[in-house]
Amino acid sequence: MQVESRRTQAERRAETRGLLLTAARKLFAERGFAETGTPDIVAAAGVTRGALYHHFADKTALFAAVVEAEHAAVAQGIEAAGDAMPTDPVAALLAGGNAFFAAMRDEGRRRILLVDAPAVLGRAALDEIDARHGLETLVCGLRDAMDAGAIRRLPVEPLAQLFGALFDRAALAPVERQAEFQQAMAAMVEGLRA
Amino acid sequence: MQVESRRTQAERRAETRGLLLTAARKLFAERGFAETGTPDIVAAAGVTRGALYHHFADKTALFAAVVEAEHAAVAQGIEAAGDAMPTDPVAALLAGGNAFFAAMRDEGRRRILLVDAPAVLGRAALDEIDARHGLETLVCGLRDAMDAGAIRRLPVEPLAQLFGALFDRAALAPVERQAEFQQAMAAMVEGLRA
DNA sequence: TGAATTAACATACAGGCTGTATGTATGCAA
DNA sequence: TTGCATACATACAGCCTGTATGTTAATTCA
Repeated sequence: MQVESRRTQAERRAETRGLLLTAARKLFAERGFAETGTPDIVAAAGVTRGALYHHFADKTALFAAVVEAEHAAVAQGIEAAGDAMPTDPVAALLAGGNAFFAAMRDEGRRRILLVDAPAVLGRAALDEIDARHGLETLVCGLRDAMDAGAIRRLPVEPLAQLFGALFDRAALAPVERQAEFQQAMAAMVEGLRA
Repeated sequence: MQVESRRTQAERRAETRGLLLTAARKLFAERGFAETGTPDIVAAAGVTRGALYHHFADKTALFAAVVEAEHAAVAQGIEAAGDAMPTDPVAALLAGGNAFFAAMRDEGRRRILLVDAPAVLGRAALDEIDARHGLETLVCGLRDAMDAGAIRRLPVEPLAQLFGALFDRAALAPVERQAEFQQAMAAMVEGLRA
């Protein structure tokens, strides 16, 4: 097995870390955090528990890494849609919301980010992650809209948090009611017009 | 101890059940579901694990009972405030929100209902509990407001769910930002006026 | 009223999971 | 090439959950 051995340490490290993250993401998405054991994860990743605890402090830290990655993916999806944004600030907010919903189509992602993460990591830690990725975009969108005089001037960050809660909840709605939720969402956004 | 023995079975049952529920509520509130073991609970209640598993199918069922009780308490607090409701439907909605915030002052209650419950019981089960207690009031308030022509006509249940999400999120805000959140909340409610 | 039945627990046990401690092999640096 | 650190693998201890079994007291029924 000399061929395998001729890898640099950084390569080995990156590979096992990646295997662990993808295996964990898959199982956390399917069964949730509490119902997924570390033996399951390492078996799916093809490594041992020793590797897991070498790379992550504990099971929660692994979960946090998965959450971070999912969050980044969502943010990236929204950023990508941001290239073709409407000029009207309110319309832009709604477009951003649609991009969010598109990113949240995946049920496993909803489970990880919206159901398990708050309980496992705590609201505070999750808000901190959120602040690093998604929230900033939303805050900017709202501030732009306010500066343009399109919506009422209100405390920006709290408003952004509330919007986040609305989007999270709407994303969690059953598919067949999705349309109604979107309608109600749109009305609430429109209601903020100055 | 013949004096103790002269209790009917229903009395014994009710007492131990009550002891278990109060002990569990206290520990779940302080440490959360995952960090609270059944040995801790029965020790605090002064009974044995046998009693716990005689009264509840498992740890999750005990937690569900605690959630149910907390939910009922919140609903009762809102109902009580409902006696002195403003005639304006929108003002009534805001008043109901304030009653909700008052009921949610307790940090342990927030942890149980807003942080742990969704992950432990799942959104679906939690929605079902919610439908039995709090949601109905909110739905009625919104429908009244719509019928009175005070707010726009929108799908009622989705709107109620979204409102619930807003209230939950606002209740979770740090104390020093509570005022800003309330301001933003009020603006969103006002925005729905017809 | 007393014998049988059942409810309400208490005790004991088996299995699994988490985190840690220890052992080993490989890349790397001097 | 020798020593060291990194990247794991293995082994172990402790705890926790759920269940199976045993015991006591209340209830029922003949």
